Amino acid sequence: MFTTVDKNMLSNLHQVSPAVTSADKTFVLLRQAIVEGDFASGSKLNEAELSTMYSVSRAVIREAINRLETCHLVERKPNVGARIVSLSAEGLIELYQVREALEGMAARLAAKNMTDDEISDLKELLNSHLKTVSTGETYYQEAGDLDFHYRVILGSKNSHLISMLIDGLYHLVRMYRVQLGMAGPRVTTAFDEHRNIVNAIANRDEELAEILMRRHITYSKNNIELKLNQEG
Amino acid sequence: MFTTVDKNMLSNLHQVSPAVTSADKTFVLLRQAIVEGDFASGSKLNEAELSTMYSVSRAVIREAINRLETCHLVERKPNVGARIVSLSAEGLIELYQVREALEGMAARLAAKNMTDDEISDLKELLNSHLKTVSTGETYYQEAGDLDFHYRVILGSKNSHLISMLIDGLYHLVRMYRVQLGMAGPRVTTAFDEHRNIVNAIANRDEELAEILMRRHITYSKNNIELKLNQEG
DNA sequence: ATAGTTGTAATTGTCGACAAAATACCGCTT
DNA sequence: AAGCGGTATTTTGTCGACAATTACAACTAT
Repeated sequence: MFTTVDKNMLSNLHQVSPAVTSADKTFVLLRQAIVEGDFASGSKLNEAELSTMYSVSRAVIREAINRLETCHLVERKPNVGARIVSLSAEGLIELYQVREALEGMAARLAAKNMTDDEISDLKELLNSHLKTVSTGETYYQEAGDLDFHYRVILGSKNSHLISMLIDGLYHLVRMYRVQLGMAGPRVTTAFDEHRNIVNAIANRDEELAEILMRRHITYSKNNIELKLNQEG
Repeated sequence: MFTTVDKNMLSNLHQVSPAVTSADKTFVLLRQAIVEGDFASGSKLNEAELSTMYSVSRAVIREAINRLETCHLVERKPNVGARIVSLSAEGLIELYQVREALEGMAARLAAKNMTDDEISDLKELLNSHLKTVSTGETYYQEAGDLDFHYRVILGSKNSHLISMLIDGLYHLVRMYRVQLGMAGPRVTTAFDEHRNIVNAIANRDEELAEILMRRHITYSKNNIELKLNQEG
């Protein structure tokens, strides 16, 4: 019910020309479908099939698939075709290692580059989250977590960092979360971690901001590993 | 004279299907031309023009441009076209910030994941570089530096990290180095830094390996900033 | 029965033409 | 002379058809 609201809220933060061309729209549709698990992990993408499915030419589908490949959502072999990436526990760990490196740096840069106003907004956001945490609405907790991370990433003011994380990694992470069926857990502790990170940023303590963000992501990774081991 | 040798040496380490399709070859050609500065920074890429220039159809050119966009070598606007990215001092700094984060993590993971044999090879490589450093051949010094970094990156065994750095960032960094005309400086000190990093990896000291790699890249960044300020 | 081979079907890669959008140009108005 | 509107040209986006490659299946030989 709130899914579309969520998506819009997040993408509005990262100002991006809103899918004007047909290939663009098809790419966004396909990406959502893949992330949501409409295509089986590891399955093949038939261009002609998708072409009829989305009512566009094969050229458009090909361009969309190219962009999916750059998100690492599909893998393509020359003269053979594209397949949805296959999920694995190792793959998820690798993803979180990259996240730790990039978001750690993002927090460091945010402590240096965010304006005082942006930091105030971030504090405010955290307060509004505090309320929803106590009410225990899982959806808003997840959205809140994402919202927090997005603001820190954007606060880094580093365009490479921003596009790598928001256009690339985050869709992959979401794909894992959706398909391995792990809705946002451990929210109450995560909230405290968020608050400490914001404090470090507000104090312009780059070193601490990075360390805390890396810990925060490591905890998240450990939590997921735990869950995977329980089920597997 | 040795440029092609260098390119092959490096790409052979990162096993990649060797440009079988026409779009692939065109992409590689275009990427090299852009990195070497054959197209003015900020200039527009005309699809029809490139199509005749490389004797392929516009579809092939478009696919090549798409891939260039994912390397962040060109920027594309819908219904307008693609332009070569414009270089700036801030852009270079941003690039090095991302490098610091990613390669720092790569060194950490290399300390964990490289095999003993791979570490032996790396030590050997460093010894062979020591000789060429004393002879003072600039080309080999640069190639050696690249070779070292590539091995550490590959040693991380993290596919996301590897592709982000080797397929993405490194071409951009090289573009900056070529076009801002900064051939590998400060080689003798860099060699010592390399040796210390290898020692940390050999000792399986993840923490130290990351710290030293980050310092190494920070030094490099400072050195470049210094040069830019001297000239500007 | 299995391994290798050959021919056919299906799928991807490439091309040229058309449609839609943006840019450039030119005359007009103020 | 500067700004504006409208048309013409250029450039990008999309499409369907053809070529090249791969995957599959039936068949042969050992």
